[in-house]
This record gives sequence, structure tokens and C-alpha cells, in this order.
Amino acid sequence: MTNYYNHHPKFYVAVDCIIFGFNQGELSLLLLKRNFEPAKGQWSLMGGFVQENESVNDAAKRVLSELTGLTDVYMEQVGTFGEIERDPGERVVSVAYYALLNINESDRELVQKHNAFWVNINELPELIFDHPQMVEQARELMRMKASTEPIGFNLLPKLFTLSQLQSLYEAIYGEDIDKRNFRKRVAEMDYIEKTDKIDKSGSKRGAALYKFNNKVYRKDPRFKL
Amino acid sequence: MTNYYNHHPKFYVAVDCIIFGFNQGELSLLLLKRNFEPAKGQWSLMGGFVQENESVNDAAKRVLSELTGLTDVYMEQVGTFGEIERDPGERVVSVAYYALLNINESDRELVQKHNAFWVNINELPELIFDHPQMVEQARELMRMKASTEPIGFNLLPKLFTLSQLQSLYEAIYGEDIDKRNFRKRVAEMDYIEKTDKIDKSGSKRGAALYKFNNKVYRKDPRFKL
DNA sequence: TCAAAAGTGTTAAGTTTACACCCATGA
DNA sequence: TCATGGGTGTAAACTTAACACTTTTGA
Repeated sequence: MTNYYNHHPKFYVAVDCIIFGFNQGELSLLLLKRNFEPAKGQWSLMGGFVQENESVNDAAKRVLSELTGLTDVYMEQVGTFGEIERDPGERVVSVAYYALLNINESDRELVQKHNAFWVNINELPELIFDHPQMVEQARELMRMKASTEPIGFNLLPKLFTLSQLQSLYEAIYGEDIDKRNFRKRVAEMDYIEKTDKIDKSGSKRGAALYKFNNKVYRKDPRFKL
Repeated sequence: MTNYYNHHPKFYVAVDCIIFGFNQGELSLLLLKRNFEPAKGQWSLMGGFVQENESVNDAAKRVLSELTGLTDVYMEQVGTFGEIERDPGERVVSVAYYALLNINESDRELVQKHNAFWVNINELPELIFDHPQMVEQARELMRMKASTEPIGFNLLPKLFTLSQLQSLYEAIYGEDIDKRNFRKRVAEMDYIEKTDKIDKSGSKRGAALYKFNNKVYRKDPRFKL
């Protein structure tokens, strides 16, 4: 019996991940130096094909977890890239996602096994296919989102200093922020809570460690940095 | 010969269009009352399947044009919906787009032939599948975009009054705007140009007609309404 | 003549920006 | 003792919000 869906072509559907990490004032992406075909030897995003038994969003989570060992990572869809010739091998429609994670929580061995490297976002190598556009769109989207929602904390350890938080936002926006104005804004956010712990690693004097309290945030979700 | 792409499943890829129109102070969507299967008799967005010879973006343009007769319409990708069971008939990955067009320029016959109707955005019927989420995301995205980029003019005739422009933005934001503050902001945008034409249809006194000058806009692209 | 929409400025409140010095500590 | 990053307040500039009356004209 013929039906509505016949006579239409089917396509490979892939996901590609723009994986953001932050360490010592630097924002980085986790990129693959491909030791497999196609485009062996070139740099690319981590990607994979959507399977029958998973949603597209789940495929993105799976692919991210295959590379980093992490589950429950903050991810957001960037967009779908569907040019006919975007992948020169076969026609593949790809859905791009960005992820924000704490570099130190990722599984180094797994990362190494995939021949993946953290690359400073301002020193990206040439990427294959339309991955440069994916990265560009992801950065833009992430920047926008980070300015109005508290997603940046996903890039930091659970406890962080205000200097770390500030340098994170400086890296996201690509511009310097005034320290006193920054701290004034932070002070108004009750869900960024000072703990009684001190970080002595960054300075002799030591800096107060803060944490993000999501329960408090959700009671009155306002954020602007 | 076996290669990288084998062993992976393929999927139907569809596009769905959230088509915004504006008329007499009302923002509407163009919806189908389906006289075909599946979900015959129910309301849905206009959609269609991506073909081999077109990009996903081009498929969206084609589908829009099949319904409205219009080409060169402002469209933006909303996101991709990839839940396994989102379409109960078959597995279909769908990419949603929103479009902004002038209702009066659309081909009424074509619209009628598809059994499509303009429905006030505040009085939407129940929609099939995940179309309600698509609409919700599209509204949100459109609202954001309309506040910082001059896309609203796509919903208006080439010549429009400031009252029309204001009521458009009131419909987009779902809230009233102060007339004097609104006109003050418009006056600062040199690319919203007063013409010497008068619209007498909306009032006895008549209102000046304005036009959006994209060339002037691009010289100094700042927009905030 | 009057109803209905068009058009027009000022002030107060709130937000954003610029800016410089003292503190605590370990080396 | 001194070099290093941590921590703190105020004032000016700018932006946003609130607010009410006069004009024009066709019915």
C-alpha cells in the first residue's frame, strides 16, 4: 500500500558538537585531528550519525559522551546545516549543538583516544566542510545566551572565584570588563553565593570562593552579565 | 566497497513553516486545515519533505512558495525537531522555519486551494504533533529578532503609517507601547523615511506614510524597537 | 460640531560607565 | 619589604519611562 511518506527521499542525519571549555582565562574548543576518513588529517568538530533508536538531541548527547565520558552536560541546538554538497562524500544533513563543560571533568584518556585537543578559541585551525560556520553561529548564540542566562557556570568548577568568573565573561565577550562594575552586578545576584572557602592557588592573599545556587536562581530568574 | 557512511540509517527530512502575517493590528499565522492524511481534519503548519535536489533551506522556500506563491520571503530557521515518535506515522526529522510576509501579497487562490487560513496568533487552534512547540519557539525567536533587527517591515506594505508600525510591534511584543516614546525612537532611525504621501484610509485627518530604506540602514545598522 | 486618529516635549527615575586606591600574604 | 592579585564606592553620563493636550477633517 502506498502512503503519504513514500516517494520522498531519505537522508543521513548527523550531529556535530561545538564543545566549549574554559581553563586559566582561556576559552577553548575540543576539536578532532581526524585520523580517519573522510578528510583524514584535517581538523573537525566531533560528530556522529543519528541512529534509529534515539532522538536527534539524544544523538548529540551520545556523541558528546563518547568523546568526553560526560553525561548531563549543558547543550543547546545551534541549527541545521542542509546544503546538498556540504559533505563531499555523501549527502548528510547535520544538526549542530554547542556544549559547555568543565575541562577537568572530561575523561582525558577518552579524549586522547579520539585524537582530540583543546584549542584556544582565538587560535582555531582550519576546519573541514561547513564546520567554520557552525562554530561561528555557536559562538554568537552562546555569547547571547550567556549574557542573559546563567549558563556560564557550566564552564567553571562548582566553586570559583570572582576573578575566574570575570575572566570567563571576558573570554566569552572578547573584551575587558571593569572589575568594580562586574562585582557590583554579581553582588546583586543573590544566587551567586559566597562560601566560607578560600582559594589560595591564584594569589597569596587568597580569594573567596563562590557558588551558583540554582534553586535560588529559579525563584527569581534574572541574570545579566 | 564499504565506507564511512554505510551502516547508518537514513531518515525522512521535512520542513515546517510558521508563517506570520499582519493585518489591521492583528498578527496571524497561516495554518492548514488538513484535508489529507495523516491527521486529516486537524490543524497543522504547512510542511513538506526535503528532496534530493535542494538544500533544506531551499525546501523551506519551496514549501512556502507552494502555499503562498511568494518567493524572496524573509525566513529564518527556528530549529530541528527530532524526537523518534514526533510524527506517529513514520520517523521524520523536521526543520522548522518562520516566515514574515505581507498577507496582501500572498496568492489567495493558492492559499484557498490548500485549505489554509490566517488565524489570529492569540486564538490558535490545537495543532498536531509538535507543531505547538515549533510555534512557541518561532514566536520567541521572532520577537527577539524583531527587537534588534528591522525584520518587521516584511510584514507591512512598502508604505506604512507610524500607527501601523506601532501596532505591529505591540502585536509582536503583546504589550502596549507609549506613542510618544515610540515615535521618538523611530525619529532617530534615519532609514525610516517619511514620504510625502498620506494615508487617508485609517483616519479623517490622514497619516503620513513612511518607508524603510535598507540602503541607509546598512550604512549604520542599528535598530531597537 | 464632534468623534477619531495624528501628531508633538519635558521631566524624573533608573541604569550604565568611568575611575584609583588600600589590603593581605608568601616569597 | 615588596610584588601580586583581592577587594571596595561615588559621581557623571546616558537611557528609559511616564505623562496630556492640540490638530485636522469627514461625517
